Amino acid sequence: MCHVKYRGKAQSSPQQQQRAQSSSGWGWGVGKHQHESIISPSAVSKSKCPLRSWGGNLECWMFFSQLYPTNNDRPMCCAAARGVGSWLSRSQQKLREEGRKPSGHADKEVMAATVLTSLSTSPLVLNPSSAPPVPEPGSRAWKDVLSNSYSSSTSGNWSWDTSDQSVPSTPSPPLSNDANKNFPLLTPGDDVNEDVPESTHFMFEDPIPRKRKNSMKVMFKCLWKNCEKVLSTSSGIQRHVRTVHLGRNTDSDYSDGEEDFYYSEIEINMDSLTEGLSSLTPTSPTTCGPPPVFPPPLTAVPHSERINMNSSHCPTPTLLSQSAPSTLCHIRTDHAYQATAPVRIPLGHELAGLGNGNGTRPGHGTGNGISVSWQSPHVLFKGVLGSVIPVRTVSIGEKRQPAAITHSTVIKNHALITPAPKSAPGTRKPRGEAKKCRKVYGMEKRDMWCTACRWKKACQRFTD
DNA sequence: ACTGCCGGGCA
DNA sequence: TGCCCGGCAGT
Repeated sequence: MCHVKYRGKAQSSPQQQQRAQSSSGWGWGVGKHQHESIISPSAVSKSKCPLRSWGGNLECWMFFSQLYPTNNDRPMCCAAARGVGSWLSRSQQKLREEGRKPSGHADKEVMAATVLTSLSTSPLVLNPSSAPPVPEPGSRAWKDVLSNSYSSSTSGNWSWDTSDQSVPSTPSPPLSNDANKNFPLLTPGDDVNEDVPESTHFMFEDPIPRKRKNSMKVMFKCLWKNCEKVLSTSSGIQRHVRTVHLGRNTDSDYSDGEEDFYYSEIEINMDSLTEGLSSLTPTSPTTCGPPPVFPPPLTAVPHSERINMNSSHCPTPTLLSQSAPSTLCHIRTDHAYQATAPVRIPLGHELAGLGNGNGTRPGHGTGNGISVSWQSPHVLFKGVLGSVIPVRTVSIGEKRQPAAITHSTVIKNHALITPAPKSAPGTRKPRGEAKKCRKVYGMEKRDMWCTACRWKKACQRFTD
């Protein structure tokens, strides 16, 4: 199962971080002391682990250098963690059902679950809007969760180095006295389905139906590639996935929950639909372009993702609908590891990347640095298309969804997001590469320039 | 800072 | 129309 391995002190220099990120495996860390954890690809049931969406071979990187320095950073991690936690919780349950106590690798798996689910259940994520910055306790409590739970139960491979005081404190969620309730631990033997705070219940079970306005219609959309089946019930969509895509027996009630990854819950604002968004149909539920393509099994999308049709969640719907034909807008996702855009973490906030699964540095590339943002009811996502800060870039799912962010998309985003130049763009002639009179003759021989050059016009002698 | 050149003013 | 130059944008 999951081999959680401490691989030594983390890389403090960018070069070291770079080297580390270019290796395989996945890991996480705190502050300057990053710890790597490796999930053995061969040992993990790929068909169950949501991490497969990061590359199928589970070679993905998570570096949480400063845990959740900002609200904006958290959902990525949390979402991923939540997916893992859900999966691991199932694994636990299966172990119990089989009458076995998790131990050894399984124990480490549970530890991983604790780490990840703790991430995912942070109160800030659950309710970031009510989270004024309070120094320190967030990460500390997080570490406490870990140390209290597993510092003594692991075989020395695992540790949290909390001694490093150089890690700057960052805004953290307010933790009430019962903060631990918001950090449900997956400890061996616990029944993950019992006494789970309601706020975290949705992690492990089907989403609790939330109070919605009457105008919000919840539908369930199949995310299997080229399948846009939309059904009104989760059971229906599960049955659809199970029978149509997973090839399982219709009559069998057996379900291991894998169907969850292949559909998403979408909210359709009936008011908006009737007020002029009639072009939006349940089969194309986002206003941001075509639905994301999730080629299974590499791209498993847990069901708790919700694509929100309510345009009020998108601050600039027109712009985003044109510029981000993916899941950038209107998607309220609890499993953002399927997000399509690299996310630039604000400077000073060392949440480094979730790797792209092939061992390359996440986000290394175009340097366009186009900032985008999208909002969910839980959190405002901010990111960058064409990341520019490799170490501080989260590049999630880009390998899995290469079509989501295309070059043309980036161009379009750039044109749409960046302020329009004062003069009309495109009218200006591209700068020629040929040497001009000024270069050839120099200022001293200005009289030898062509007339145009002398007049500061486009050179007529050395044209391109 | 340097370079190319657009847009506009002036005679 | 010829000449010149401010200023923008790319390198």
